Amino acid sequence: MNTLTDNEQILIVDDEHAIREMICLALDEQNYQCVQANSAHIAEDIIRKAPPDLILLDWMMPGISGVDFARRLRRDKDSQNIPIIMLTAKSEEEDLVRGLNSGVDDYLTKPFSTRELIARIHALLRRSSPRNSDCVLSQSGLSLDNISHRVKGGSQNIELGPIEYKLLRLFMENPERVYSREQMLNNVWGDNIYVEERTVDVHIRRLRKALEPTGHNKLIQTVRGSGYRFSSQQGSS
Amino acid sequence: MNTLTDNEQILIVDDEHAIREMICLALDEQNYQCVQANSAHIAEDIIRKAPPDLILLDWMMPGISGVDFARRLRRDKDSQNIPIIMLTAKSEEEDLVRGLNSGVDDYLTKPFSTRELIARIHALLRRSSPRNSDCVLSQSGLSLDNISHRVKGGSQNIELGPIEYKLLRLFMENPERVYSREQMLNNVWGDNIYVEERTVDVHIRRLRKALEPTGHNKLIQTVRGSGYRFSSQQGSS
DNA sequence: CCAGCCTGTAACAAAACTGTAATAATGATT
DNA sequence: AATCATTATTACAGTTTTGTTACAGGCTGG
Repeated sequence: MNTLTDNEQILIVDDEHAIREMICLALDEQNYQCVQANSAHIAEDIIRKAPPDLILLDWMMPGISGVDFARRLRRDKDSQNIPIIMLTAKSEEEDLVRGLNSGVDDYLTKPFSTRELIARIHALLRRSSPRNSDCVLSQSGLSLDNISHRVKGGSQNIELGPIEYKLLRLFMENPERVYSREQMLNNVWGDNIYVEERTVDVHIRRLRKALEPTGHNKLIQTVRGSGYRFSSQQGSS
Repeated sequence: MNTLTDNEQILIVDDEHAIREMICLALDEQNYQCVQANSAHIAEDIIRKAPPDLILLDWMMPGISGVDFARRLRRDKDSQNIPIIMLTAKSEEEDLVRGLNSGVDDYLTKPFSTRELIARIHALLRRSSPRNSDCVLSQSGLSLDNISHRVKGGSQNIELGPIEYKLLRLFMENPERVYSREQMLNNVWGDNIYVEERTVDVHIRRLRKALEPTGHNKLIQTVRGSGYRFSSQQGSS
């Protein structure tokens, strides 16, 4: 829904609890959202209900093996495009051949470092989810360019800190919409972060001050009792 | 050379016939044109005669190792810009570290899936094909010549190390665009290669220092919280 | 094998940014 | 008008991010 704070969901399929926990811990730190499954069967269920953004799949599991499971996922239209990273302890030639056809996106041979795991997850997600926030937003002579991360009032460059930038982007993505302080916190700061709601006021102030030189501060309107709004029209309520 | 059927040519360097064949088969399906070499020596010959668009290079080969070969290719101006993907059976941290400095663009650990292989080849070719590899980029009196590999600030020659050169080229290919540290690592150092993000800062510093004598260091701007940008305009945000 | 260049890291310094609380304004209600 | 509720401003100390430097290898080319 929104590209400012995007926790991607990762499904870990492994029969060993310890390994799942370890991975989970590492991913948590990177702000990925983890879901665990100790068997292919359970994993299947989860995938059907809430498709994750990426799957970490153990090669060897009781019941359905990782390879077979991967193959099955690839056949199903719904799960076809979910990136899969296979976790394996093997590195033998025969497995190479078998693995070549199972259609997974990457391999990691145990033991692996969390560093490497995260790097690969990152790389895969980056490839599979093209961000669509690459555009220039503009309104009443104020423009915000996501590629160059630049804000201009007329032809004048405007300096903004990271938070003010995100705030303005949020506003400009939905002009006229009133955002409550809580919504702003969730969108700009992040979902699971605690800061005082009043802090928003301060950043609104900072944003307004930065926009003052070009007069665009008037675009940030206070909606008493509700929050703030980005609008080129007059008045508040 | 031939725009009607623009099959990109890929050179596979591996001493194992079976692997070469397997890869070849997969690439054929994707309409890539394959050339095989079972040793670095032969590969060298092929590259000299008909430079491929991309090289798949096995890490372990009798005679010259893949790492050494890659390094040699990187030193030679003619082969410097050909993307290289390293294929390795190892997954030890230390080996990866050794591979880092060889200047390859990406690496794949066996066993890998054809899906993954193709995805990475695709990604690399896409990234490197529109590269203005045979023209002179210039901006605000700073010019970078991809043919002679020379950088000039006004009429003054500027000496840059390989990394700083690539960094500057990346910047000048997309002025105004903000690059995150991760993006820079992927583009300049290579995909799936792990070095500290802060290392980028150091090289930015080195680049700036080298550009200082002609005042062009101001073109490299910091975008706090996001990365860096090459721009002739004022300010950052 | 040595001298010299290039790299990646770590460590410390310098800047920029943030969150909070305290206080002033402003609006709404009675 | 008085009072309460909500928002605006400001100052400041704590954090985070970036700048800079030094240094220990690795690789190159004698």
